[in-house]
Amino acid sequence: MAREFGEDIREKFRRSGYTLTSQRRAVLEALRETPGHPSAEDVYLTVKKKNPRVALGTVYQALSVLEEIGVVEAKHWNESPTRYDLNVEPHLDIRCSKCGNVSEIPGVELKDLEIRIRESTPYEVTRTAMVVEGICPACSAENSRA
Amino acid sequence: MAREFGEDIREKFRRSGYTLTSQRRAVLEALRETPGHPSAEDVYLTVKKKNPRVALGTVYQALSVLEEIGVVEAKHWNESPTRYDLNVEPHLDIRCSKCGNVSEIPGVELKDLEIRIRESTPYEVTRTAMVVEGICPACSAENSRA
DNA sequence: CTCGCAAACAGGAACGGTTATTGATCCGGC
DNA sequence: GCCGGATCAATAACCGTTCCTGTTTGCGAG
Repeated sequence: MAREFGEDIREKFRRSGYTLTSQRRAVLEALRETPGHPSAEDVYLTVKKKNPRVALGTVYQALSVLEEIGVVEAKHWNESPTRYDLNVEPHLDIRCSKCGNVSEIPGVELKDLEIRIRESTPYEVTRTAMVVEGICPACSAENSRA
Repeated sequence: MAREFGEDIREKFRRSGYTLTSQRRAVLEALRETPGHPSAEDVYLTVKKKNPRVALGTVYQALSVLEEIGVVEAKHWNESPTRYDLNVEPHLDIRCSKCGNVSEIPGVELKDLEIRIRESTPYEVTRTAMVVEGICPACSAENSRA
């Protein structure tokens, strides 16, 4: 197992000057293995299963390095800790405000939007993120049954 | 001064069952007076100038009521407290990751996107927010001078 | 008018996610 | 094998936000 990471990730580390340490590798693996969009604590718990000595602070530090070099993406929500995602392409994440689950909305193209954004502002854009909240079908059904 | 609020706001309060108290009115006025996109604490400080007895907790509670009934919008950022905005139409906010200022990007239409989102997910969408981060022209210039 | 009740508030303590600190440890280059 | 900088573990501190308690306010019924 532990299929190797793409050359792009390796390359991003090389160019950034950061080293791809075993802990950072473990954080990447945890992100790949954890369905949904894990929080820092979720990642911490997963990593801890294999290496109980890692500290939560290390996970935060690793995540912030990974975000800085463009390997992971962080999204911020109402009433929920920051969640991390290996998908760094512009995409839509939706969070159910009842059960808290986060998933992706497929089929909506955002590339054009990002291009238009860059055209419309004099800022040097470094990050764009779209978050959507709503009620998932399961919670909605539960509600109407109650 | 203190030009009156629109009938729509009044109506939203009426329908929600919440009361439009003087503190909530003061929070709305602070939002209208404060340029940029103030944080809860910014609002608190502004409100406090006129009524020093208001509590920070009251401002938070007022803001959450205002958000719930659709009068203000909250956006969540990297390394910055939540910021509030009277503009509840879908729009783009950009934050400079150097100086922290938040402003709007005009001229990008988001209505269509929101419609497409609703078509592409079985969720009952309650909120969409787009955040953009980058370096503003001023900070960019400052950098190249250094 | 005033009494009673529910909603809202002030003040402050508590909470939770995140960041900073400090000393130990690892790792690459010599 | 040894040195030095980067990274790490452990834990304390921080800061934005929420929660709690007693008090005040506003409003409807009598």
